[in-house]
This record gives sequence, C-alpha cells and structure tokens, in this order.
Amino acid sequence: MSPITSGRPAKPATILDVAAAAGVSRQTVTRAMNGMPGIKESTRERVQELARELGYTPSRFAKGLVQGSRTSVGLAIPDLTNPYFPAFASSVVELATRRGWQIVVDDYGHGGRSGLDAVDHLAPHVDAVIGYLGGYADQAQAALGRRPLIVLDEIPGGAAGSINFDYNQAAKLAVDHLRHTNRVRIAYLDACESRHPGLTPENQDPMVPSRVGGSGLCTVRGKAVADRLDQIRTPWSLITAEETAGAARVAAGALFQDRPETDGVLVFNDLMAAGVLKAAADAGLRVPEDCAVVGMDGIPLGELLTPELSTLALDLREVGRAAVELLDGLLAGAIAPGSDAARLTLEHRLVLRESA
Amino acid sequence: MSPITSGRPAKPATILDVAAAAGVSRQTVTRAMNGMPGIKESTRERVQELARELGYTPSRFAKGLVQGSRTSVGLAIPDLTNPYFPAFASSVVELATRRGWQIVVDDYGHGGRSGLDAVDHLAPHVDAVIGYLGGYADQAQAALGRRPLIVLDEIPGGAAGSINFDYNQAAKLAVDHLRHTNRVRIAYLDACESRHPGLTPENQDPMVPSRVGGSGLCTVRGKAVADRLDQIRTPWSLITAEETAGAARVAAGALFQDRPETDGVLVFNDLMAAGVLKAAADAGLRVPEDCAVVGMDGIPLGELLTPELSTLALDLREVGRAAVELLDGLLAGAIAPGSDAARLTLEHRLVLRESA
DNA sequence: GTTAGCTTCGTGAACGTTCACGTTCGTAGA
DNA sequence: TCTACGAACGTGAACGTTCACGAAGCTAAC
Repeated sequence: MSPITSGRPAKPATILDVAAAAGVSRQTVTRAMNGMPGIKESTRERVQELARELGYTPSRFAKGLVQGSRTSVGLAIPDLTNPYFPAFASSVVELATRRGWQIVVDDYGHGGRSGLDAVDHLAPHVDAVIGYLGGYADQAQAALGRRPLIVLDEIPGGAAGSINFDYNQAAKLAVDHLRHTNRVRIAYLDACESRHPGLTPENQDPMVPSRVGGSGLCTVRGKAVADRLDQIRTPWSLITAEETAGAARVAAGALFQDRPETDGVLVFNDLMAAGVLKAAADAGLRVPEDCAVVGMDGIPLGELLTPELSTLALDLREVGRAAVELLDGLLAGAIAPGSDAARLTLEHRLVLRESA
Repeated sequence: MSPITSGRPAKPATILDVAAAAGVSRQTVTRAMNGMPGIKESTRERVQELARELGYTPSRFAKGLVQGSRTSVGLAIPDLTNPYFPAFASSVVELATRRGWQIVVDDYGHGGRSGLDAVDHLAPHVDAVIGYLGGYADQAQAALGRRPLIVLDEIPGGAAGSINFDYNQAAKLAVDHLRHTNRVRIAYLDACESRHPGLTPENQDPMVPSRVGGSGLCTVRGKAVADRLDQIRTPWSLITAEETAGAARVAAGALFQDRPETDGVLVFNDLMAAGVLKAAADAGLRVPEDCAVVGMDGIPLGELLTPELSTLALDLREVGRAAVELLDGLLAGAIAPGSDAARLTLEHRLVLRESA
C-alpha cells in the first residue's frame, strides 16, 4: 500500500493528524520533522514513519508565515526559444539556487502577453523580480511596490536596479571592424515588433538612411549602430524583420537580391544572424569573402554555425551574475534602490570567428 | 518621495497598518484590495492609495494559508544550456501559466547536483514536480510524499506519472533509413556520464560490439540503437563523449581518423550531432555524400546548421503539453497515480533534411 | 411610525506552523 | 529526604489573511 495509491485525496494531513496518530503534541512532531534537539530518538523515528504513512507535507504557507519570507525571485523572460535567454536564465538559476533562493519563471512570449503581464502574474508570489521586460520598468515597479525590480536592457525608470549594455561602444567595435576590413556597402538588420526597449518618440531619429522595405529603426541597438555608421559617413541600408531566424532569412534574402553590392551585414542578434548566414548561402554568397556577417549576443550557437559566427559577445553568465549580485545587495540593504550603484552597464566584446 | 526611496526597510506593512491608516477594519482593506463588492468606491480608492503609500504587499503565505494552495509546480531541468530543455520548458511554462500555475524552476546542471538534489530543493515550495531526473524517480517521489511527480525519459518507478519515448521505434526509423540509403559502416555516438536514464546492470549488454575508445554503451537510447543494428546484422562501432557539442566534435574527429570508412553516424542528440557535423567538416568529409549524420531530439537549432540536420524529432511542445495535461489530470483526481493512464509513451518521427 | 431591505462596514474564528515558554519525570548528589 | 538539574514533551500565542456572520445606517414603501 504505497502512500500514493492509498489515501483519500480529500484533505491533506496536517501536523495535528500526525501528532494524534503518534500520541504526541504538535511541537514534538515539529521537532521530529525538523531535526531539532530535545526529542528521544525512538520517538523521532516513530513520528517520521507515521508522517510518511499519512502523506504529511508541512504547509509551506504556514511555515512561511511564522518563519518569515524565504526569498523567492521572479524571472521574466520574453522567449525561452531564443538561446540567449536560457543561457542567461541558467546563470541566474545557478547563483540563486546557491543562495537558497527559488526562481519562479515566466516566459511571456506566448499568447500576446507583455512583460508587464509577466510581472503581474509573478507579483503575488515573489519577493523580487529580475527580467527583460521590454519597456515596462515603471509600471512593473509600481506593481511590485517596495519589492525590488531589476530590469535588463531597458531604461531603468523607477526600477530599483538595472543592467544595461553600452551599445555605442559595441556598435563602434563592429562597425569599425567592418570598415577596417574594407566593407563599404553595409546593411543593418534590425528587429521589428521587438520586445526589446523601444525608442521613445522624442529620441527616435526621423532621418534614418535609405531602407529596403520594412518599417524604421526601432531599437536602441539599431540607434547606436546607425549613429556610428553615420558618424564615419558610411553609406548603409536598413532592413527589419521579426526576431526569429526564419524571418531574418527571408528579409536578408530580399536584401541580397535587391542590393547585391552589400558586403557587410550587422544583425540585431545571433539568432537572426543565423538566418542571415542561411540567406547568404541561399543566394550563393560566400561568407565572409563576398559578404561579412556580424551578430550580437554571443550565444553558444554561434560556434556551431557554418561559417562560425563573428559576434558582439556578452558574457551571459556574467550578466546573470551581475543581476543576482545586484539583487542580493538590494535585498540586504547594501545598495540603495535607484541609486547609481544599482545601475550597471556591461560591455560587449568583439569575437571574431569566421563570418567576419 | 517614491515608495522605493522612502520606507524604513524594517517591517513590511500589514493589512492592519493599512486599516489603521485609513481608519477602517481589516475586512474593508481586503475588500478594497481584492476588488470585492460591498464597499463604497471612494473608500476603495482611499484605501488603495494608502496601501500604495505604505508599500503594502499582501503576504502570500497568509493568503495561501487561508485560501488553500494555489498550484505551484516544480520543474527540474538538467541543463538549460542544451536547447532541448528550454524548448520543453517553454511549452510547460506557457501551458502552466495559462492554467494560473506558477513554475518554480531548478537547473541542476551545475555544481555536481543531481536530479534528486533538485527535487529536494523544490519540494518545500511546490505542489508537484515535473522533471528530467536522470534516474531518481523512486527517491524523488518519496521526497514528495503524496504530491505527484512526473518523470520524463526515465523508468517510472514509484513516480505518479511518466512520459517516455519509444526508442526502439525511433532507432528502427533511423537505422533502417541509413541502411536503405546504403550506409554500411555505421557508428553510434552515445553520451557518457550522462544525466539521462542509465542502463541498470542487469539490462546492460556486455556483448556490445567493437568500439573506438571510450567506455561502453550507457543509455537506453544507445541500447535501442544497438539492438536494431544487431538485429539487421549491420557492422557498427560505438563511440562515446560527454553531452556537449565540443566533446562530440573531438570524439567524432577521432572516429573519422581511426575509421575513415564510416559512412553514417547516429548521434545521441542534436547538440552532439552539431559537433559531429563540425568534425566532418574538419576532416574534409562531405555530408551527406561521404557520411550521413542523424541526430535526435528535433531542436530548432538543427535547421540552422549547415548542412541542415536530419534528426529523429520529438515535438517538444507536444511533450510539454503531455506533461502538463498529465499533471492536470493527476491533480484533479481524474487520473490515478501510477496507473496505466499515467504512463505515456511518445514517438519520434524521422525528419530528413540535408545531413542524411 | 413601523418594517423591510439594501449598502456599508466590523468582529470572531480559522488556516497550519513555529517560538517561547512551562511542565513533568527521573536521576544524582548532598 | 530534599534539592538541583537535564531530558523529554506539552501549551498559549503569534504570524497575516480571508470567511462567515453580524451590526449599523439609510432609504423607501406602507
């Protein structure tokens, strides 16, 4: 008679049921279950055995209520399907687990949900949130009240903490490398309908250069790339696609057809760059001889592609570590919410493999 | 004075603090916060405003205690770095969220932790667990007591539910395809030190065929492949590697050097298959002309490789759906724990792209 | 003026656990 | 015999909510 097949599924057993069955008090059961001293060993064993038989599981709610909050952290992720995010999440989960925190995860990439929806869903169950929210920092922090929110890759707004990336530095690295290798017809493939931080109307640049179909520049990454390209007076074109490899492949295919003179492509992220590599192969272009391709993110996937992808790489484990340590400081009171110490900026480095 | 920068971080405000500040009772605050009827609209607004100012957040413990358990599901994952698992997790998270469940995730791939460690870590905080445990079904179910455990790709043991894959069918599909395309020197690359279900000593086959370095066959997938290869009397060799693309690349490199006659390679999973593709390119082999490569899993990555990877594909969203629906039935009492209805078997299909 | 009924709000109890004490019992030392 | 003390175990209170009631107060109908 296993504990699984026996019981009435009705009411779960409480500590009182175990106490009654063992003929002892609540407190003795507590002592037995939690390895506390002041209990005879034979009693402890008897109680534990009985608890097992009754299928007793201590209520996490009662326990939390009396012992004070264990730390539970929400993790809001736009899309687990993009390898960037699991790599980041993996690091966060590892370090959080090491601290004894639990991670409650929400992938809001389905069903038209937003980063704010994710935070709303997580809020009742967590003491803090870390997440790529795509532009809801203020509202999300409001939903969390005093509990710290750490936003990544987004204007911090009212968020307690933030981790950002220096896209100007990154864009300079990539653009200058393309120019130094004599690429003169450069294209930038931006993500559209992006969950990534948008440009606000006031800092959106109406003077974007010529483009090949699609809508305008819509990400801060794109803005940084555009700025750098303009700065060094290089002619360039803009294309956009949804943030998937497939969409990027189609868009880049059109680019290579419309503008065969293109000899360098900068791409919003590595996943889309993989699509561009495919499109180049489709078009019979040799990479990097005919056209260089540079991605962004530094996901492990890049090394497996053919040719291996050159990219503006982030150390994703480092990003996760920064987020967790920042949250740690915030929770411990060592870092003041919204202070400069709570605003981190990380840099990309240019990893040259085969594609550029 | 934002709510973030003001408060003493000492004691979080309770419902009584808000009630006192508003000059009303607990219950009125409850009504205001939870959108319940029977409260004047002006009172509701005043209370909500006050709650916001005080940084009041309802205690999830007190709430859970009185309202009964909201469903919180643990998700134990061996390695978020392998694209297989995020794809699966994404599906689970989506469907769980749709049901209003939360997902508490643990990636136990770091620091020498096991699937059992993951369950132990999750157990105090969840009502059920879904996971790839790598052989701890019995102990994990014991740790969970009456709460359902759903194990994937593992001998169910005492677990309430399980989802398995018909590797014999899958192996037949792949092996027969290789034979039909006249591959006569086939190699199988197995994962060693795997977190995947091991062969027990009694069903481990001591008569494995010749091998190229490494240890013996150690996964049920490998067993199925070996059985099918033996069944159709095809000479074959076995190699093993750690479950990463890099290790697979090295191992396959050695294979192509030692046994250049190899004209077909079956690989434990797609990630390792990506490494094999790299090794083939390193060795100057054309795929599939000189050597065919077939992976296993059907992760999206496969389509981005060059050549595109042929694979024994699982519909990973379907796997996630099966797990969530099975758990749903278990929690609702519609499916009996440990019953046949709680043991699902899914099948692979052979997706032929370019590599075979 | 009485009654009924609605709206608005308050109070005891309960959820299941742990904490901080108490109590009981037995044993050893004087 | 009395006292002291430790081991083993028990009891009231508290954690912060919501639920099920009950109590006001006001309005409207007769």
